Amino acid sequence: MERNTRQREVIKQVFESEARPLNPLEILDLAKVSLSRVSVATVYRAIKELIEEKWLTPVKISGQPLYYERDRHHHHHHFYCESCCKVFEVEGCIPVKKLTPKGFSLESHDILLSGRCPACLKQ
Amino acid sequence: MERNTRQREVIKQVFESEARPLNPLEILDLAKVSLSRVSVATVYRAIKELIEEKWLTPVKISGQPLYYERDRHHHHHHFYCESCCKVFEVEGCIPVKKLTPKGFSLESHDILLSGRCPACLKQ
DNA sequence: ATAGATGCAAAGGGTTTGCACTTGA
DNA sequence: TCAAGTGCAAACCCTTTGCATCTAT
Repeated sequence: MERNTRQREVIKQVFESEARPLNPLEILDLAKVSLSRVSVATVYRAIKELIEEKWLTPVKISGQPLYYERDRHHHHHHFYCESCCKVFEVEGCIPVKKLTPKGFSLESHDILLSGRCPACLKQ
Repeated sequence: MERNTRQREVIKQVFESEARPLNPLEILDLAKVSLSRVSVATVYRAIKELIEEKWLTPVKISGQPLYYERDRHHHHHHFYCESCCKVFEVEGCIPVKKLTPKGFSLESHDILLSGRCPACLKQ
């Protein structure tokens, strides 16, 4: 990312204003609000470069496309709303080490909570 | 699944003998050992029907294709080997409820441990 | 001016589907 | 026999890539 183009500016704005993990299609749709012409390719290319810059980091949600969020270098987990498919950050963690089976070497872990988000519960 | 075809017999055998979650490609490759002609389509169709019969259940591993395992109706989690990409069952669980943010309704959770399996550690 | 970034469309992977052929009961 | 099941190839969906064009510097 060596140039500040309107497209990348808008893609970054989208992350700042949504403040939650987004998948490529969500990014594209949100970017289109401010930008008449954006292509998927640009979104994917911007994601790739923003990850290299450590501005974004991928969020793996079981059974879903990859989501991306601001890379704030802190350990946390996620909540996936089964109703609107939005992903939210979850603070805190719990020790999972004791679950590791004998003979296996644990390097990392992910905890994904699923259910309904406040907005969907209100409906 | 109204008929017992050689293909489906072999696909079920593969799950019994491997005793771990498998993805469609793994199933196909393992089935080809016993069967000269098997197509991906058959594997996918068999998976779909075995899920309806509750003989299989999907295992969602973030950022990976769907895996499937015998549906034994018991709560457990998984270990993903970053080296060989094999998935293993992990017994036990830990309470995650307290992580749920205020206003959200928790319906389920997944814990994925990642690292190296015994076979890969030996190499 | 010019290398980097974009849009479009084509190409890749993994999964699904249509259709004529095969096969289990 | 004959409908269910299969293989093959085409179709899909999501992601990546090639290339001519555009644009930030």
